[in-house]
Order: sequence, then structure tokens, then C-alpha cells
Amino acid sequence: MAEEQREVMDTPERSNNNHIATSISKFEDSPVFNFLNSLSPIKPVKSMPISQTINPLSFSSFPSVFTSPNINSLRESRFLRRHQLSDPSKPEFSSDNGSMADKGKVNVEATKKLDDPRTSDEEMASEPSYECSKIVTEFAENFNFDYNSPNSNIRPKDCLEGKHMTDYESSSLALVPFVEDASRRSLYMNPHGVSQIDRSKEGSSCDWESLISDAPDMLNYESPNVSESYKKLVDYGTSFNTCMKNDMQNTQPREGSGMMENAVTDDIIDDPSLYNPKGWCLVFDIAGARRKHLDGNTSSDVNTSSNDQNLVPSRTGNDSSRCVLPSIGLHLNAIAATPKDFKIVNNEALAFGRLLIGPSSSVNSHPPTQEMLNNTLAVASSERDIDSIENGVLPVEDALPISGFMANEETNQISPKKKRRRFDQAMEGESCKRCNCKKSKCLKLYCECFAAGVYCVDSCSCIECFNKPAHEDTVLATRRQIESRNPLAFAPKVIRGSDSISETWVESSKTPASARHKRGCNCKKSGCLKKYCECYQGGVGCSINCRCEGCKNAFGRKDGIEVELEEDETNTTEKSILDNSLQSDLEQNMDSVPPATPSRTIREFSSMKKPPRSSYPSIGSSSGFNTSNQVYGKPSFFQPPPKFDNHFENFREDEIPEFLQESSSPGINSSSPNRKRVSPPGGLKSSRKLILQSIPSFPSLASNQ
DNA sequence: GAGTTTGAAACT
DNA sequence: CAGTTTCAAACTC
Repeated sequence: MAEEQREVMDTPERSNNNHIATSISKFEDSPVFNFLNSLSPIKPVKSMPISQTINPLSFSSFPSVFTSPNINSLRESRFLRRHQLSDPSKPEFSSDNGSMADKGKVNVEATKKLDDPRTSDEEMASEPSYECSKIVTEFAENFNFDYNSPNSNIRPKDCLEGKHMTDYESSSLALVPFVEDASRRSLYMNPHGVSQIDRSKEGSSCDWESLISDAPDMLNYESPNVSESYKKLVDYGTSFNTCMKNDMQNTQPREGSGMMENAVTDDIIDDPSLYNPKGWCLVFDIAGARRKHLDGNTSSDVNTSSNDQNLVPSRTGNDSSRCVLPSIGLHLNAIAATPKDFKIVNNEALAFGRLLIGPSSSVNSHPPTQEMLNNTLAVASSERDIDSIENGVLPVEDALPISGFMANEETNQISPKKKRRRFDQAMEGESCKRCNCKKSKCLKLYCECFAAGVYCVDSCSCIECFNKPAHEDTVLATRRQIESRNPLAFAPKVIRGSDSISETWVESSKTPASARHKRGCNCKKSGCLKKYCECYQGGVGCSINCRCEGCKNAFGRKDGIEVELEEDETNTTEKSILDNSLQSDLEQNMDSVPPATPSRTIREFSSMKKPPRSSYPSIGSSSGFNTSNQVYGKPSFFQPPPKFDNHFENFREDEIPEFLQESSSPGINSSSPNRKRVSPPGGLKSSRKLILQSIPSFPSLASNQ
């Protein structure tokens, strides 16, 4: 490792100064020196080329979580560069077709492209070639960093200060957010460039199942697009991780990043299982890899989270037991729905990997990948199951909020009957859903699959479905169009805040008040007691954001006076707490704090000019009772360790301001007339937490490219 | 499985 | 921004 780093770091300048170096050879030999060397100033630049594909929007989406000056500076520089470069990568959206903002044309043109295969190919070909190796490396780095692959000799820990890494390693949960974030963003980035690897594999059909099982075989690509996604994912993830790392370390951001890339990357690369090139499934694969690592070498990583160690092994090899996780679908929304469960987050992250749908969201569950999905699901589910088991709850029940997503995933299972059966069992029918679109072509939010950011699968009953990998361009274009209209269109509808604080305050009721429907429902006749109600469907209580009439939501009525009061108090308390202590936590404990998905979201939204009608502020609020856990029999399933919760909250808060500022729309705070808790622009602080929670994890809007 | 109900999404 | 239409899921039978 040290040698490799040296080589990498061995810049011309360094070579010229060899004679000088000799005098300090002893220093070089020291780990510290190696570390310093690894902090190559060049590294930061390196990411730039890769970022070409990154959408300008991605900038905004960059996690605002990291508020440290260093990070910010780094972020800015990098993003700016990326931004500039991003255009070339997206000819069809920007140059060729004009701005995506051009709503009317988007679909049409995309459709045209689809019609003409050559068009897409050409575009693909025109795509700037990327340095796959770098990407892979960086990507690997990300994963390695996140998962601490046992196989890797070089680990972030090696480079980073022991303390920081230790903190991360102490809990895989903490790491998850990074992965998720990275993967998600990258995925969202539209991928039009085809990686070399992808091309080589392009058109090849894969036995996903086998691929998954055999990490080395993962290099097969199902589609060219995948590679792009992968690249972006890598790129974005890399930058993101880098920033995070830097931030965490609070040291020379750029340099640190470079170091990390080199160090971690190599190791990961060595482990094929860690970097499955298959774009969307990459995440899953990674997860699988991770699981494998855990399984195979659980003990190797002392720092591995207890959960992983305990749970993973238990689940390994037990496919039948790996039921489906509702969130496995990995829908973006799902993520938001279950922010508390870090494990779930992992799964979600995995999902992102799959999500191809767009740059923004992405779950890519296109037909060919069904096998993969099954496998991936199994992987993801394993973790999730673990969690569930851990909590003594059956995984199946979690599905509700994300049932829609799961439906897709599960749907994908068709090919492998066995697995499907397994999933069905796990799902218990609740989360098994497929779209049945007749007129929307699955390109509107009417389509659950599309809305979830996943491709339709064969099991869907849709007609004239365009929500398939083959129509990626169309899907992406449509997505962008929709997002341009409503940046939060693909955001998770139900946001489950993982605020330990809230829980604490509401602990008596056992109802984490953090879960809320993003926009609130508008039910008139269902009394919010049927799945027509999105709040109810999401397993969350109605809140002040809801315009429902005669609300009887079992999870919490919006008009519940008690609830409201509780919420207010909780919010206030939380606010004060956060304000007082969280800030410090962020700064001081960044190392142990995983990047929260929310940050991602926030950044993504940052690009938004027009806030959706939904009001973020209230979302996070504790107003609604999230009895979903109770209902589903998972009391604490969604609730992450308090420590992490706090951290997340912190991030969110930090992010919120940025997000709000950028969005600069008071409307974001609350669109509904009833909003008691409207947080005015100035009131960001108070609403921060809420916003963050609401923002949690949804497909990157901006990242859509 | 067909038909109805419902409310979100989309449209005007 | 409000009202209307469209749409597909949820629901009922």
C-alpha cells in the first residue's frame, strides 16, 4: 500500500527532489509520511474529468451536510469544475435537444431517440471516454471506505486518522449514508457515456443470479447505460466521499481525498465483488460483496458494526429466509421512508444502484436484471432481514411504506420462481405491486414504478410501457421534465425522520414523530383510513400539512390536538437541542457521522427554483405519529441508534439552510394553509430539523440528467 | 376479474 | 392558484 501510494504520489516535483527526499527518507518510511504523500494535490483535479458526466444539478445536490469551510471550498471548486464539464456529457439534454427545461420536447425527442437506436448509440459513442480505471478505483474506494471490505488491505483507516476511521468502522451504519449518497447521486447522473468496460460487455445478457453469486463475474454489463450510471456513480461517489472524508478529517480536503482514492481504491479493485460495473446493480453487488466479506471474514474487521457481524452471518446462505424487504425495492422513496434503519439505508443505497431510471433516481429493475434483482434483493434483504430480526420483527411488515417499490422489485422476481416464491412469502402480498398503467406509458407519476424511480418489469401489466431500460433516454427526459416542474416529484413521499431526539421526547408514546408524509394527503372520503391516503399507506400519521377531511388516520390524525401539541413541543425541544448541541456534534463528530441522505437531497433540491407545494418543514415535524412501527410490529425497527440519529439530524440541519437558501422559497416551508408550523425563511433554524427529515432520501432530482 | 371509488397527478 | 380532467391504485363485489 505504501508503495503504491508513493508511486501515485510520486509526482514530477517529487522526483526532482529525490535527493532532498533522501535526507528525509526516514520520514518517508513512516506511515505519516506516506499519508502525507497520499495527499496528492493532483487528486482533486483527477476527479474533474470523471465528473464530466455529472449534471450541473449535481452540484446543488452535493451534500450540504459538510459545512466545514474546508469542505465547502473543496466542494465549490470541484463542483464548479464538474458543472462546466457536465454539459458535454449530456448532449442530448443540453446541446442537442436544448435544455431539458424544454418540457414539451423532452419526451418527444427522447422518444425519437428511442425509436432510432442509432441515435442513442451515437450519443453514447460521442460520450467522452472516461478513465475507467480511475473510476473503478474511486468507486472502489467509496465502497471500501464505506464497507471496510475485509479483503482490502488498504483501508481508509490506514490513511485516515485512526480515530476517524475507527468511528466509522465502529458502525457500518454510519458508513451507509456515504454509500447511499454516492451511489444515488452517481446513478442519477445521467449516463450517456459508456465506459470501456461497458462497451465490452454491452449487449451481453447476464445471468444476474450467477453474477451476483460470483463476484468476479459481475463485470458483465447488461446495458451500456449501466456503465454510465456506474461511472457517474463512481465519480460522484468519489467526490462525495472525498469531501466527506476530508470533512471528517477536517484536514486538507483535497489532499485527503486523493489519498483515499488511491489507497482504498486499489484494494477494492482487487476485490471484484466490490465494484460491479453494472451500473445500477453495482450497489447491490457491493452490498453483496459486503455481505460476503462479512460472512467470510466477519472477524477480520473488528470495527465492523455489531449488527453486520451478527446479522449477516446468520442470514448468509439462507435465501429462503431472506424475505423481501419492503424497502428492498430500493426505491428512493423507500429510503426516505425508512431513514432510521441504517441497514435499510444500505439496502436503499443498493437500490439506487439499481435505479437507473434516471439519473435521478434510479432503481433499475429492468427485466433483464430481474435475476439480479432477486439476488440483489436477497442481499439487501438479508441485511434488512437482519435488522428486522434484530429487532425481533419480521421484515415483511416494513414493506408498507415502501410497498410500491417493493412491488417492482418483487415483480422482477418472476424469472426465478423460487426466489419469487420466497419474496412473495416474505412480502405477504402487501408489498407486491406492479403497475398497471394503460395510458401513461409509465412515464408519469401515476405509474408507481416510474414514481418510485424504478423500471417496470415484465410482471407489470402496463401497456406501451416506456419505463424500461431500453427507453432510458425517454425515461430520463421525462423524469427531468417532471422534476423541472416539481423538483420534489420523485422525493420520497413519506419521510421518516430518524431523530432520536424526537423519539426521546415522544418516547412515552413510542411513536417517533419524525415520520410524515412529505406533502400531506388530501383525502376527502377515505378518512385517511385506506390506502388511498398516502399518509396511511406510508404508515404515517397525518399532519398539519394534510388537507384531509375527516381524518381518522390510525397512525395519527392531523387534527389530533394532543398530537399537535406534542409535535410543537417536540419540535421546539428538538430545535433547541439541535441548535445547542448538534452543531458542535457536527463539527466535532463528523468523523463518526455518516453523511445523511438528507444532505444529498438537500443539495439536489438546492437547484430547485420552485419548491413543490409540499412543505418540507412540517414533514420532519413530530406532529404525526408514526405508529407504523407499531402497526407493522416493528417498534424500533426504523429507529437507528440514537447516536446516529443525532448525527443525521445535525447534518440535516446544516443542510437545510443551504437547501432553503438555494431554493429561496418560503413556500417550501409550508404550502398548506393550515400550516401552523410554517417555517419562514428566517425560521429555517426552527424548521431545519423538519426539513432535513423530510428531505431524507429521495432520488436526486437535480442529478437527473 | 370487472367495475367502482378514490385521490394524486396532470392539465387548463 | 384554483378548478377540472386524467390516471391508476385501492377497493368492492
